[in-house]
Amino acid sequence: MPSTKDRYHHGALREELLRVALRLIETEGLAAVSLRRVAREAGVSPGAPYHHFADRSALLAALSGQGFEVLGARLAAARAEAATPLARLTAMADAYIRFAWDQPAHFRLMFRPELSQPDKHPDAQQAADAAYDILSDTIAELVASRALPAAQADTLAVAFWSLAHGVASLALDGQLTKRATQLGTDAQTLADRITHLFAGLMESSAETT
Amino acid sequence: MPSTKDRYHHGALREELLRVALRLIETEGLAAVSLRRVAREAGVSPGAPYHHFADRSALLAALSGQGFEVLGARLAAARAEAATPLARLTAMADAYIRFAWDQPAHFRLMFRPELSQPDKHPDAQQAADAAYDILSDTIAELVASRALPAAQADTLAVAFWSLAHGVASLALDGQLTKRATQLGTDAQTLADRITHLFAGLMESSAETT
DNA sequence: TGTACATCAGTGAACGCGCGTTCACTGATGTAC
DNA sequence: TGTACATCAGTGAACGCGCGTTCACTGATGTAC
Repeated sequence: MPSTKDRYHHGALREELLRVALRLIETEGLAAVSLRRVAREAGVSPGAPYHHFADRSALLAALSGQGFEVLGARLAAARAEAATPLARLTAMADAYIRFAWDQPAHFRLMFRPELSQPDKHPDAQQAADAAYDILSDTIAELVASRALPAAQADTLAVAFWSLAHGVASLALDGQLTKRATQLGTDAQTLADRITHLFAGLMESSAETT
Repeated sequence: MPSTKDRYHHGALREELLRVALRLIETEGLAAVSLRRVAREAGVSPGAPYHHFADRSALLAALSGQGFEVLGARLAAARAEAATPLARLTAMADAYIRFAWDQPAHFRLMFRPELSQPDKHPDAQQAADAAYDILSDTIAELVASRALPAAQADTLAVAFWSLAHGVASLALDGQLTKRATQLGTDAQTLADRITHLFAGLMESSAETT
């Protein structure tokens, strides 16, 4: 039994609620995340979260924004480590897929705008835009460096994003593991092969141009 | 006011419920689909659906299975119309994306297994597997025809599926439209460019092999 | 250093709501003779 | 063709539940003097 002292003034309830919500998404799915449930798991009364979040969507938006920040950081890091514009794109696709793998709860939430109502929460929206901007910048670079025909570069960048997003989504659905097993390998390896196969195709295409 | 005669023995309530649920997903999102709501929209009492579906997940599973059947048919048709193994893959990717576009409600539901609980509903599961088999067959063909190096063919097929799935998902999220607008085009055109760009890369790669 | 007071961040009871599901019922339909 | 009866597919009331949110409250903390 926690003492009265322990119960009052948690100190970092906001962060604790976010952590609990994230864990709930991972273990029981998005449907399990109600404000009451999160409060209960955090050992706090049903009204307590309202001192930190205006309503349910505000908590989810905060979580989603957090996810976009982490994704943005990962993309930026991947980009910084790669040498050529083309390698940057590949590294970012890998980072994107790895992010979905490492933070499945964040990833799922980030692409469910109806839950986090981005129009009501500009901060989350902004974090998302920032993450996309990293991709856009890399595209611009690609075009500028003439690593590929300008006409194709834009399309290619969106295509690469789509590919990464598709691999990540199928992975979270368990489909990638299913297919990998059929091919006698594992999801991680299959994902790697996919991005590198496309990177290879692009490079050989660039060489012939 | 409907007469007693009209109210009793709807005749095709099962199909009507499925139609209503689909419409609800499209207009108000998956969260709006409760059995009570669907019954209400169909002009029927809350208990009526239970004469046709064991529970909520059974209705959603039926809808999901229906979606996979339509998708399977579309993929098969696309495959049948294309001449070469490689062209078949491209045509199927296009068909996949177009399906997501035309039947957004089905598509969204199909990739939310937690809602339709496929383990409880083998019929839906089977429809999904059948759709995937069409893809698998095309891969096998690709390998057999030596249109591409065997080692790459499997990976390539999953990659193409991922690409199509990614494009479709981003399109339904509104992201594709957003990016297309930035590029001064529309989502449909951008999607086409993406699949054809990759098809082109593959072909040129195959030629050099 | 001590005290008065404002503010912050909790409590816990209460509200109304829509939900999934059950159940006894009944009207409509189909079938056997 | 008519009638008795079984079955099918509805009704509508009821259940218990967890939810989001509000509110008057109070304990804990920080600050001014």
